[in-house]
Amino acid sequence: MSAITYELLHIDKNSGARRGVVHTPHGDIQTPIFMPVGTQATVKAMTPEELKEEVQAQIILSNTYHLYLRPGHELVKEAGGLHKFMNWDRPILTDCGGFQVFSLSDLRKIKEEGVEFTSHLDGSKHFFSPERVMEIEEALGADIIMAFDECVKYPETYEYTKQSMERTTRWAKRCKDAHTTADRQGLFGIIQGGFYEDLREQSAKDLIAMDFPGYAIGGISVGEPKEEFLKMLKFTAPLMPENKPRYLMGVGSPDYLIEAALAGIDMCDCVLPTRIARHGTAMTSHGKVVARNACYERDFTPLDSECDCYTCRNYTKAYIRHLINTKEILGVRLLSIHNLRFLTKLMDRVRIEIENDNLLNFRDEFYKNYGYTKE
RNA sequence: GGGUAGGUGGUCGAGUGGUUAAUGGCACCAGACUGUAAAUCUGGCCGCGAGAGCGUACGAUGGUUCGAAUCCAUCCCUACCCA
Repeated sequence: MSAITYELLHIDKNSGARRGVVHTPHGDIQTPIFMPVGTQATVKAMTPEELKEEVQAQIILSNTYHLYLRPGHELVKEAGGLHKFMNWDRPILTDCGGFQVFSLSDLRKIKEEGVEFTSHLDGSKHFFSPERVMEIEEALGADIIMAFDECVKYPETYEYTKQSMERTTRWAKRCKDAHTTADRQGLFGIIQGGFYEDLREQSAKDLIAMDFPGYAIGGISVGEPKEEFLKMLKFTAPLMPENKPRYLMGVGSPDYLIEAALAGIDMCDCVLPTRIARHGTAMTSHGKVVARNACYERDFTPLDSECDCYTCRNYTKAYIRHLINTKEILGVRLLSIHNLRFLTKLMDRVRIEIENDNLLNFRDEFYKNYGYTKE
């Protein structure tokens, strides 16, 4: 029995979006879902209690690379695993370090065997092979663990993307072979292939043949125009098995999340809501509110009149602007709570609209209120 | 009353005869951020102008000089010390 299983509840008759449940060793996840990112065993500025009670997050992400460097996966294991270490008893997903192959591109060398990183902390050398990544992710003990991949930049040549994708596929096989905890950790494969349809197709086919309990789309939402993103998303999602979770990596703006659900994606994660919160911006049902801006100096209304979050129930834009401008920690915390709650609530709504076969209409209405121009 | 050190753009503070509308920091204003090297980064920040540019500006006034925030004279103001 796999640690991770997917139960399909309903398909939106008008869009094909999926409403489902992912069963994990630490409980169920209602999908589609947005997963807050807590790279270093913490969703920045949030306590796990706030994530549960105020944000109502069902699952969070953490990161192999960062936790391997500090405090070290052995230490986390000694603490009783990541759940216990950080006092979070709901599901956790660990990313594999594949994104760091992309984001730390000046600090690493890729070979067939794996990737050599120069630590961004102290310049020390570290080698990540698929086998090593499995060892680390198993020590961390997340419910869902990701196979080691390379997230290719945009744009990239066909030739490079092809050989990278093929290597990621070989690495996925090595991860699967090295994986020893399939009874309590579900290993997901990551579809690569850049912005080339035939490569995406090949990647999906080869990974599906390996029979992972779930699949992710990686390597999109890496700075390409929205049009390119949507094209690749809509091409790739239907290639993924229907009876397993489908995870789109690195997506977190409201429009991308809705588009992902429409494409039949079940899970997304992103640093965006917490990052822009720290930088003074809120996502609201009426579009972005840059709370730092002078126009809110005397605005004694909540960030979002339609929001039920702790921040909106208790604080005004004028106060939050003051906190952000004076660099008070509370400003960052209040905005983080709001943004995360905004997205979890958005996904609550998306699930309801799917059940009502109405996600397309909701998308249009949401775009209009948010101020997005359609596609 | 005497002495010493000073007065620079919102502020602190460089500059001490030309390439200076004047380095930096802060404050202020705006933008970016999408599997977190990010409580970060980028841009703007005298006025007018889309721009080339024009006008005004380094306490005040006058002077030296081809040219002054920078040199000189007088005055005003500030801080500290002595009486």
